[in-house]
Amino acid sequence: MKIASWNVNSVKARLPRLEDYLKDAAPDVLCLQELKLVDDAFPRKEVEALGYHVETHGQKTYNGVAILAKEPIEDVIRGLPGNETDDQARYIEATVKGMRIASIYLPNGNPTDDDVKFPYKLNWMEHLIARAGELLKTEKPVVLAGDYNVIPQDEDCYDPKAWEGDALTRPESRNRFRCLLNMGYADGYRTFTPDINYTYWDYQRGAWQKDHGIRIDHLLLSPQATDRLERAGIDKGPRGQERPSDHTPIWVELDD
DNA sequence: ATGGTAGGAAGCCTA
Repeated sequence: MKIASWNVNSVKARLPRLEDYLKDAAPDVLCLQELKLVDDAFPRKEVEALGYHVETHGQKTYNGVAILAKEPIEDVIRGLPGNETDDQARYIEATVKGMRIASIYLPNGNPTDDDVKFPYKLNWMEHLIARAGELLKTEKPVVLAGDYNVIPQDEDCYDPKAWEGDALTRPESRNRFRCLLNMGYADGYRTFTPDINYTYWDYQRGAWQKDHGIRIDHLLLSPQATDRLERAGIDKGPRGQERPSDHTPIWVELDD
């Protein structure tokens, strides 16, 4: 069972890339982030035509997350439980083939020098940690997939100096990400391979051509999911194509 | 030290 995660940076602008990816990589589950449209505007027919069920949690212009799956998608929750006052569409959770899967678009958190964006990010992470704890208690396979907007370690960044002080590398962000690992979740990619690879390259300054990337998209696995981990990887193909997202898909393969 | 690119909205915000 291949489970992938991809921040598409507008599903409308990225529909050709998305259709290609579903055909070529054929993941069993694909978690999407940054849809940038309302639920009714999602290209549902096009995706269903490729054999996928669709569950979305969208909003106008910003954010928006979805879960696509070949198998039926059950018991859908929209919005991060316990964070009901949050009006940004950044979390959807559902069951596919007995696995609990979340598609997460964690706040960016920049700039860090006012009392709006960065505290919002850290507070959002606290709620995610609480939810992750509840899911652990079920003792079922859980996959928390998405754009975490966290560079876990310096090695996950082409130039750590250039990112010093950024919300993606600040200790407060990294500590909360590490908290998820300490609870018992495994970083699917890092657990499988020591290889350095990135999931995001800025549109500017020829970052893609120079491989000036960062690894901020992650799939975190509960112990019951980690037990089934067979492979993990980053599909860099989509980032090099015409009119790409600035992110590329990352995936794990679990034994089912 | 600055500005570079992309997407969506609407004449600026987010990343």
